[in-house]
Parts: sequence; structure tokens; C-alpha cells
Amino acid sequence: MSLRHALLGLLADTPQTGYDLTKQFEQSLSDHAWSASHSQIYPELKRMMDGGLVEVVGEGARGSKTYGVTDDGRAELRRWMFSPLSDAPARNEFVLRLFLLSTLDLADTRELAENMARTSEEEVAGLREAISRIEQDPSGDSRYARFAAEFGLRYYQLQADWARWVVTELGKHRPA
Amino acid sequence: MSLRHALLGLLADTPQTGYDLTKQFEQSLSDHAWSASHSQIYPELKRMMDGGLVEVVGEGARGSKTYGVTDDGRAELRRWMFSPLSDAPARNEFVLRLFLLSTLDLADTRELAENMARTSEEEVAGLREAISRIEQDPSGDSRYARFAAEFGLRYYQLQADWARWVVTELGKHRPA
DNA sequence: AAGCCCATGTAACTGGTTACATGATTCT
DNA sequence: AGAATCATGTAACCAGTTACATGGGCTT
Repeated sequence: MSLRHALLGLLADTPQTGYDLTKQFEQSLSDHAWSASHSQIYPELKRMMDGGLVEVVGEGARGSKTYGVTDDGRAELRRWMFSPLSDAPARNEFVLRLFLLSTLDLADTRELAENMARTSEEEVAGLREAISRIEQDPSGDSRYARFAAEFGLRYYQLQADWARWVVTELGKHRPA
Repeated sequence: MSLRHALLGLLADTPQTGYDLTKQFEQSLSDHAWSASHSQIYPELKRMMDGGLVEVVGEGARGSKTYGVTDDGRAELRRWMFSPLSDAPARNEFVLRLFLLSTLDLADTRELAENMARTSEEEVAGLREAISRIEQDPSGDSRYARFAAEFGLRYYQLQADWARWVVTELGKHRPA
């Protein structure tokens, strides 16, 4: 149940409302870390409050509630952080497709692999721009965003390199 | 609905039973590409047969049915292979944890990050061995296993490098 | 007053996991 | 004969998505 720990972590960093949490997921976490929509977040916050992991530390306009973690919550977060990674089932459509390349004919294979490499390289270029924008942004706390962007950069570079490597390997055994 | 296309791809490569497909997921796809259990596979095969994408090409002992793709199925597979990647919501517990590193105290942060980098490096070492085993295996068709292993190698190397980089960045702002 | 963002919730549905259930064949 | 593996299915449950629904407050 990683959603619970993602929320716990965000609240441990900064107490905030469900609405703020939703935006954080959208803006920084959803690219490479974790996704959640408000319809999942609000009920989970309620369950966590029932479980004594979070508490309401303030109420604002429009019925908004600011949540913070309790001591129990912080202990649970730490326990989870140090627990072994749950080996969640893989779901990677990019890898799946490269796996199934052999079902295409040679021309299709080359075109598609080239295509996939190029798309990844475009992502890399986009992320380089995003990073320089983040680094020039004077407002301080863009650390999460910077980490995520760096991961993305490296990840798409990996995809591109790997796709090109696969093409080379295919070429060795089935030369034009 | 990638499960459908994974099945279509595996059947396009080799006609086989639901049981065989289940084993293929367990053995080669589940590491980095896609996961599925038999309880998901059998009903999906039935739906695909209703949709005319696959057909029963043979029946064996114990009521086993061998499926193969139809022309429609192969066309649908190719269409999907060339369609844009569906940007599925990210679910990466490793990245999530590194994201939440700053919620720990400095000693914990260092220990955990070191830990995560080391675990990734162990995976790298394991995959190097797996690769040399694959390359020495005389039985021909290990190409796709080799591709998957290469992806894994590069991916865990990325995790390790990125984990070490994040630690360095954290150190810059919270010096010892 | 209109439009936009803030802010919270519920309901229906889908994809996927875990558990339940059964029987045939092969191997030792 | 007993154990392991082959082989297929269903049912209950869980996590997550999409759609539905409501209202407050701020800006122009």
C-alpha cells in the first residue's frame, strides 16, 4: 500500500490539505514515482486518521483541513522506508513492445525500433530544457522536481540507448 | 489494455496454451515487461476468441487448448505496436522512496541511500552473471532473454547512479 | 454576475491479485 | 500408490480510474 506511505511522506515534509497533496502528485510525483487522484486521496486520509497516523492540524476557508503526521505516522513512515521493496509486478509497455519485436517483419522491426529510440531522445531533449528552467527558477523548493527530472533524463536516455543497441544486435544476425 | 497485446504477441510468436502463456509471463516477461496470472489469462483468451483475434488451433490431453492468432489478431497486434505508448501512471516504489528521503534524519538518510545504491549494484552484478550464462548457452533462441537482461542491467545501474547522485545533492544543502 | 480556482466528497466500473476448486496425466 | 505437474476455470476482494456531484471564495 504505497499510496499511504507517499501521503505520509509528503505530510511529514509539509503539513497540507488533500487538495495540496493532489497537486503535488500531479506536479512532481506522477512522472516517475507514484500517481494518485483526489478521489483516492481523500478517503485514504480519512482511513489514516482513523488509524491514528495523521491528524488535522488546522482548518481553513471552504472547509479545508490541513493534515499533519502523528508520532505513530512518522514511525510507520520510517519503518516502511527501511523495509524491503515490495517487488511489484512489472508493467512497462516500452519494454513489452521491444520484447515482441520479433513478431514483425524486418522492415517493420527497424522502423519501429528507430521510432522508439527517436521518441526517447525527444523526451531527453525536453527534460534537459525542463532542468535548466528548474535550475534558473529563483523560488527555492524545487528539489523534488529536480530529482524527478534527473531521473527522467537518465531513464529516457537509457531507453534510447537500449533501443539503438537492440537494433544493432538485430542487425548482426539478420544483416540487410 | 496491454495484457491483450502481450498475449497476442506471444501467440504470434508461437501458438500455445493458456498454461504455456502463464509460464512465459512468469519466466521472461515478469521481470521488466509485464505480469499476468492464469486467472487473468484464461478469461482474456476467451474474450479475444469472442472478438475474433485468436482461435483454437489444436486440442491436447487434459482438455488443453492451443491458441493461435487470426489475421485480425495479427493486424491488431501490428496496429498496437505502432500506436503511441499509453502514458500509464507511474508506480515506482524505489523512486518514491528516494523522493521521500528528506523526511528522515541525516543519519537515516545516509544509511538508507547507501543501502539502496548497494542493493541496485548487487542486482547489476547478478545480471552480469545472468548475461554471461545466456551468452554461453549454445541453444539458439535466447535473443529476447538477452535483450531483457541488458535492459535490467542498464536499469539497475541507473538506479544505483541516481541514488548516489541524490545523496550528493542532499548533502549540498544539509552539510554534515 | 460570470468564470475560475479552491476544496471535498461519493459511485460505478475496470484491471489485477489471491484464494478456491477440480480433475487428468506423468513420474517415481 | 502417491506426488508432482499439467491444465483450466470461478469467486471474492483490492487498488485505482473516471465520472458524478456540490459548494465556497476570489477576481474581473
